[in-house]
Amino acid sequence: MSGLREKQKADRERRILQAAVTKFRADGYRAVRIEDLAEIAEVSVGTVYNYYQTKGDILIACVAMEVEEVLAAGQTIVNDPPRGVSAALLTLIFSYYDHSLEYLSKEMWRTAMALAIEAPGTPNGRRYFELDQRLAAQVTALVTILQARGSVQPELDARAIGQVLFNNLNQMFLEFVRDDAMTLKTLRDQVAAQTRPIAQLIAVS
Amino acid sequence: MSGLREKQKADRERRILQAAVTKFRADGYRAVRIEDLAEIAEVSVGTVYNYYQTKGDILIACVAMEVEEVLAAGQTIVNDPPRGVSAALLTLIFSYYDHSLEYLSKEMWRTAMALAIEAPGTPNGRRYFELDQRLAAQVTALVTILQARGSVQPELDARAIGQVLFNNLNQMFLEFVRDDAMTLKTLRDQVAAQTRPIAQLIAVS
DNA sequence: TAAAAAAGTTGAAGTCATTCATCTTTATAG
DNA sequence: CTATAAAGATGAATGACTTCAACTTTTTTA
Repeated sequence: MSGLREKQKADRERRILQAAVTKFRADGYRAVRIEDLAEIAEVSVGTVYNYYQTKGDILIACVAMEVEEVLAAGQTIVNDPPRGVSAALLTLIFSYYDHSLEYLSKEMWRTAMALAIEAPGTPNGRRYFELDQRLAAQVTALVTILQARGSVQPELDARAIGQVLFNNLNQMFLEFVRDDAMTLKTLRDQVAAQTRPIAQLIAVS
Repeated sequence: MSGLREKQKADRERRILQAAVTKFRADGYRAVRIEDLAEIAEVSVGTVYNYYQTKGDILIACVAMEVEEVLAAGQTIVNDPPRGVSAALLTLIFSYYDHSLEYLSKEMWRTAMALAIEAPGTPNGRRYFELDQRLAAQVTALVTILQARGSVQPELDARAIGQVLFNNLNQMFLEFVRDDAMTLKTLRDQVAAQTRPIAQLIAVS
């Protein structure tokens, strides 16, 4: 019976992650000590470190779950985007934004972003970066589809435009999570004001 | 004689900052302990904390010096930009990039960026953010000038375009400092590839 | 100039992430 | 079933940032 150990391991990892998602949101990432998570998950401090390399690692795991959902939701939009370049782009972008705070607080987001920047060589950093790239690829895919559909000028470099649009939405999201007072509506309005002119410029006249 | 204390204070602050710039670059931000800086600056650990709120604060002060120089250099370009929308934008952007590693290492940049994101409410974070905004404003100013000059379509929202361009160059710079292997040339090439299409789209045909 | 007040310095103590040698549990072999 | 090996859990110890109560130096007052 070699399944017992595996099952226990999976169970412990799940308990630690569950404790983290709940406690990080409730008390804030910084205020939560590894010891707290260990206690909730009913393991020792050392065991937490057997499953996650650092405290930041645990956070990235939380964020990754959320981003996977965002990517899935985005894919359905890319598969059948609304008519109109502006509408298509903004529908995708807003779907990202609207999902973003479902399980994560602003503090969790900005801490995760900071970690990914600060320690790019760690598994943490690489994983977050990879998720970013998949989001950027999704925006690019949308531009490509709009191009194939004849809505976007054919001679444009879809990859370059996709990157610029993603970089903009990402940076604006960063501003959003950086400011606790900023509402989702403000974020949407600002990004719309920035994205629409670009959309009009790349659209087939 | 009330000047002695002031002079001593200014001197101590200067010594601490000087120690930081040198040591952070030489040994890496993380590897440097406050105790090391205190020793070099010939003060105690506690005194370091009388001048700077946190270790990150010291780093932001280093970065701020550099960004002030970058802004000054950028201003001369905005005052008399080259002919051509692409050329003008890329000259400004490249001047930012080319100055960036003069006094700061990539590790210092990414740590500073991470700090500014993580702790937006601190003097640190606000100061970095303000510098970011001034850079963005400079890009916007350039777009406005190109518009006044008749090189850029007059009906476009210069602020929105400026923001998008800045957000893109900023995000790409982040990718640059995140990857120790990435060269300045690669950064320039990639940003050029992204900025040129936008430049052509906004230019008066 | 001498005493009192103000300002600033100091470094030991506190806190928390992280590590590692030891111990416990599970799996395997005889 | 027992003994051996492997895997994993444990928590005390470590190291670095940060704080703070006591101490020094400088300034002001008389």
